[in-house]
Amino acid sequence: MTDTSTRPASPTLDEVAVLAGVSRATVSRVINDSPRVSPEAREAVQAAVAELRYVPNRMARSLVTRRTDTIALVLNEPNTQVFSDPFFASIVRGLSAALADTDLNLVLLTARDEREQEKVGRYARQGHVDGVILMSVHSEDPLPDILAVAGVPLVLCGRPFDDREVAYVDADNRGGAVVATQHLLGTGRRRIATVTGPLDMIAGVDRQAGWRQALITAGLEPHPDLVAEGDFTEAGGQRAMAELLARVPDLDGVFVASDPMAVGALRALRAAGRRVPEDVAVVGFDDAAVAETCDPPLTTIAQPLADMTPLLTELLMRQIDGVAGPAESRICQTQLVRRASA
Amino acid sequence: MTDTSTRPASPTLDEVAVLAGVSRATVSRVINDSPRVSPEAREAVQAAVAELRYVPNRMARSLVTRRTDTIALVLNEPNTQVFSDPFFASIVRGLSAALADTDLNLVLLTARDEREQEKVGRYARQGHVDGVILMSVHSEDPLPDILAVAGVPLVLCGRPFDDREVAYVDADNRGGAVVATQHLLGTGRRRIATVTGPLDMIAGVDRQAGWRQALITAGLEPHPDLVAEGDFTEAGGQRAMAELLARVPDLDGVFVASDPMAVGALRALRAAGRRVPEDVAVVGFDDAAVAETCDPPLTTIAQPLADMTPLLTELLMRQIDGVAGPAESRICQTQLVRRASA
DNA sequence: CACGGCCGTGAGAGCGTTCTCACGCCCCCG
DNA sequence: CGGGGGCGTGAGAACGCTCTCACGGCCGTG
Repeated sequence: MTDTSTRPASPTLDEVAVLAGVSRATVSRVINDSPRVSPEAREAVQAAVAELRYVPNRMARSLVTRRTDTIALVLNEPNTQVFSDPFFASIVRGLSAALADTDLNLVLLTARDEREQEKVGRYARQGHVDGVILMSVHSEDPLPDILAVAGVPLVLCGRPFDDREVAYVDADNRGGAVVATQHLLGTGRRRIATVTGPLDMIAGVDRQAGWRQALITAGLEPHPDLVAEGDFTEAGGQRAMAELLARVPDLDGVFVASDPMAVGALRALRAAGRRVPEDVAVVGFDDAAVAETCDPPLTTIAQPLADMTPLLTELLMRQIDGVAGPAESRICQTQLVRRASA
Repeated sequence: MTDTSTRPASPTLDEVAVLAGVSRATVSRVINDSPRVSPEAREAVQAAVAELRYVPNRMARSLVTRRTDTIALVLNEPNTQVFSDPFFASIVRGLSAALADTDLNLVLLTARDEREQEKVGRYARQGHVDGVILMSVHSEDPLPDILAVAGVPLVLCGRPFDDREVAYVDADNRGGAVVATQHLLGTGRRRIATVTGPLDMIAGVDRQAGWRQALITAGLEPHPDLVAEGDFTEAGGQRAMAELLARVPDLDGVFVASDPMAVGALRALRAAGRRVPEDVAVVGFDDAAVAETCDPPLTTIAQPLADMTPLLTELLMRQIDGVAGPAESRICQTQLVRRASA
């Protein structure tokens, strides 16, 4: 066996124990903050750890504890555009903030096609992570099943399509859309269109359903001409808005199912010479940073991110610790944020 | 000890061996595709693996092989805006494509502040990953040193500030910027400004240096008034461009150090009533998707992503396998892509 | 017909942790 | 002054895998 590697062999618990003049068990106790260690022993061990720059080998530890102290956020999207969605960035930020004070690690995994999804599934099943938070679940997504069968703790970020037995956290997309549309109705608008999200995502479906419900309740018809499907991107929103304007020139309000799309819609409206909110009132969804800075500032539905990310980790941890029912889920309330666009 | 967990205990090599009627060693050989197994034994093992849904425990394997078959892409950025940078998305996409055919896994880690950087450093040192690809290195970044000291294989995506002993892969930012600026000069422009990237990132510095060099070579003065610092975001580009227009109303060309910023710059120019390219010619950098779709389509410098991502993994793998010098690095050539904006 | 070599296999020793016991020691209480 | 109960400690067995080594059996060669 030739040692071609230049990497220094890392010190082991044994070496620390020898240097500190104690047993392996005592070193382990110090490392794991057990109270049952005498101050002298503790000090000796800490000195030895510092001197050897000892870092515990996680593989060895995980082998016996069956814990990796790592959870994965899986981003399940064919197009990498999702990276640019501020909602996604917020979730990542919120999650790592929620884990900052713990000794849990967060890793991001992306899966663009079925092959990569299987790779991710394998990664999780092999025991690299204690649990998975899965984002952006399209309708035919195989990953939840793969993970469920393997018994990997799983929480979805977003309600699943079928009401399957799986934990999830989501905003009240439908309720939020109802409020958004009612707000447009409240400003006297009657020709209210919607730019939806992708309709193979539940957030897209639910927000459209809310718009529909609000119109029907108000005695208006949610005519198919009033609906254009977007893809949660700015460009998609712009395109969809242009479509709507072509189809329904006299529309006076629009509920756009995400803020980036709403920014695109604002651009399409400006290009078409419509004033916002005078001619067309616009309400978005997300309360992304851009909603404040765009022109005019966007009236929008705030997602309760501050609630959602801690819930996500909490529900997952409860599963990991084995104290949760299989499908404990939560819906978080949204809130209307009034700005200039409606 | 109460077993509160509902997770089924996963089968072990031993159980597979018993079911297949062979020894643990033989099962291991089948799992690892060793040729030294008789067809009958192989078949029996494969059947047993399928029946038990056996998945090897990576922790146990890693403990002896000292390999995790996982590499980390570390994103080292205080602001989460980077997620929205198409260059970052391209790197992620390229990297996972480069690893798709291998049994290597790619995980993303983010580090927003020093605390999170230390957490990432710990994660890597503890042996969770075989190596690290580090993106977005600001000037005072402690992570490279942490990893170097720990002996974790490391390749930077982007040239480091000081020419320290560390492997990296980068585009020829300076050369690309020279070509971009020369292209502007070639169209007869003489008042050529630049919107730079953040100047605590080497890409920002190098691209500005290229602009400077091209001007000097052409006998023009790279006056400080011609420089506005951006942050690689669209909004930043718009702001910086507005600044430049206020400072140098008669400028006739601008080299913008990234395409998202260039899109912002186009918007600022339009807002100021300048026609592109008639009044002001614009050259971007990156050849992001948006460069094709914006109005007018952007002349830009293409980063050789198709070269860079495989190189990144190759250099890292060589270090992991212990066959690479400590600081084998590469600079990849860029290319001018001519569209309508200049 | 005998012998060396190769091939498939299994036994067993680690890999670096944690965790359960059991064992002295000291202290407190009766 | 004796006995019980912590409390700090160490020995040693796992955890699930890989890998070296040795061992039969078969073949081919002399």
